Amino acid sequence: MDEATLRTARAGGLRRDDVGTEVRVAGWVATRRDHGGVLFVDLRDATGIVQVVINPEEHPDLADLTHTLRDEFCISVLGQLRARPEGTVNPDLNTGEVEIGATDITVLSAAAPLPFQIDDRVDVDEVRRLEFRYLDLRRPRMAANLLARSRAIHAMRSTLADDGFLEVETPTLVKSTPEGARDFLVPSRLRQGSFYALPQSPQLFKQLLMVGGVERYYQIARCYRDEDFRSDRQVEFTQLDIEGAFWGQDQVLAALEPVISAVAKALRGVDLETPFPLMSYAEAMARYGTDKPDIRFDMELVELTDAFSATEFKAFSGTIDSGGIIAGINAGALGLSRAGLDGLVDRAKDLGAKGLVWMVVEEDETLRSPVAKFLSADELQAIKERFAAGAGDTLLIVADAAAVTRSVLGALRVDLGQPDGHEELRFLWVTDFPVFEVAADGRLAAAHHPFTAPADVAEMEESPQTAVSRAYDLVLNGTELGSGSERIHDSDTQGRVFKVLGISDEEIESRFGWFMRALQYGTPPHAGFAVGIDRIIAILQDEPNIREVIPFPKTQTGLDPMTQSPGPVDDPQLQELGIDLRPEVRRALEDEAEAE
RNA sequence: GGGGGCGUGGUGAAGUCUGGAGUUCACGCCGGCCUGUCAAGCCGGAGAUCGCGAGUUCAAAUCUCGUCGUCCCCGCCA
Repeated sequence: MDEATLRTARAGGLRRDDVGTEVRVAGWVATRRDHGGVLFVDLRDATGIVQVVINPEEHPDLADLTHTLRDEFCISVLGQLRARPEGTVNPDLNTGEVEIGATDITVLSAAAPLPFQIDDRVDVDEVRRLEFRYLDLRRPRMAANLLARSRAIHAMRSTLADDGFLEVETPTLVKSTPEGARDFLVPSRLRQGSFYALPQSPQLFKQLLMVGGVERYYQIARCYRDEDFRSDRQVEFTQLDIEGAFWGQDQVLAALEPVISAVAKALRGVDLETPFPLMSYAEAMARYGTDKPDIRFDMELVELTDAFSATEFKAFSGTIDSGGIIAGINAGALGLSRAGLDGLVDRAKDLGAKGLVWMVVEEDETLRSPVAKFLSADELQAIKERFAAGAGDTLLIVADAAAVTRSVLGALRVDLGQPDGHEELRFLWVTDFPVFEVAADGRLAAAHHPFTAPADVAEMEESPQTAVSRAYDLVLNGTELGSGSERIHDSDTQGRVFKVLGISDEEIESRFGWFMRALQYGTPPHAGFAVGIDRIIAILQDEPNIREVIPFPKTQTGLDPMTQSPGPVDDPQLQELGIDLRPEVRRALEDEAEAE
């Protein structure tokens, strides 16, 4: 088979200038229009659609063949490219001024009746789409997303290559580290009972590349985290991973902004304004109640604690006594019914608040609220002033521990104020993250990861709860696109961080000894970042979830509806790996097999 | 692990609240007509275990319980 025998031109590129030439095109039957006396076939290839015309008087055999064509048949067409007759130009088609007068048609491959139509007019059930993803990819939406993904990654590569970065591949069978997300494990046949882990990120290997003198590294890295799915989370995802020696935060930001700008230019045709604004973690939490603020809209948090210092209202005074805060948002004119307002209270509780106080400003400027009767006139007045509240506004107030109050209001703010879609793009760097966060059981965990440099090592040891690190996130329209940090580059500091995390010397040696050793051989100070490629492309393509920009994604339960992966394996395979299924697991598998 | 939405010919929806014959709409599919359409048009036709299983009832797509699948959210995601 030779492409020249199947086609000499691409469908989407045919123009008026080409009229008069003989062309051969190949592709798929998008539609067939049979007018009895004349037949039209819209032929689609990756570049677009061109109209093929079959005249039964000139080519009765071709007309007969065309009657047998069905949607998505793969065909090759030979013919004369000609200008369309007066009045039949299709302005909606790039090739709308021309058409091919067919002299020969070859069916390369027939198509069975389709499970769904190849167009964007209907929202087909996603499981169905994934089951026939190869057909789904022929739809304009998915074809556009694949193209966007390729262009984005190309923009990243070319920008970084021009900037002197080395692309290096790191292993995807690595050592498991119990910290952080759950690992995907891969059993070792040669060392039964031992397991590789799929990498959650190339973090430690890229740091070793800094030790190895690479200085500027990047990789389009596949990462794996065995955690529950979300619209912006798959267990398998792709990051742009970069790292630079002798770098600090400023160099990382300065290196990434051109990369992000090139991607935005490639996908949106826009020129981003750089540098992107910076905001500290503390400021983001106080103003927006989240570490990933969507700064496309205001509705900022208003703190009211001091206005209620002498309040009679028990819910508020109790919060103040226990060290909490009172804050709220002015959600504007929501026009919600009582049931709608109660729905917000439920949502607040779902988010972890003990309750939610709502107030609606009436036409006469009085505040309607279930708790209004517990508040003094001064307090009600203060509320109106702090919120700059006008008639019709809905005010939402939470009184709780500071972290709870802020996160609940931050989530409500997004629920109520976030614009649909992503026409506007607002990038933001969030900086000065804490080194640690306090887990529910009171233990410390690395807020970013334990290789992040604390701003001050002594401070980190003395007051770990409030210590600030040299970590930063990139946020776009309220989505965390990625994060990075200045790294620890000496084994002493690294050991002290592990110690504060409560990891014993023996554990440090057994789990990270190999890494600690590497830090002892002239490690340059270094810093880096990882950008979630699926996320940035999804937002730039204005898609509601990352599955739409991943060629072959999985469902929320980790299933691939096409291949039915994950699936059971044969006993001999398990034996070779030294793995025995627990009896109840085996039984469940057998029951399931029987049911089918 | 928890909460919520959804599941009806090949596809998308309406019908479910308030039980009464598998009813309806659009697309697709099959057949016919048609010489300029381009989401072609017109005529005709086929196609359903209302996700699955129990229960209530004279009667269940509809009510109840369970279960499976899926999506969204909380937890989780160093």
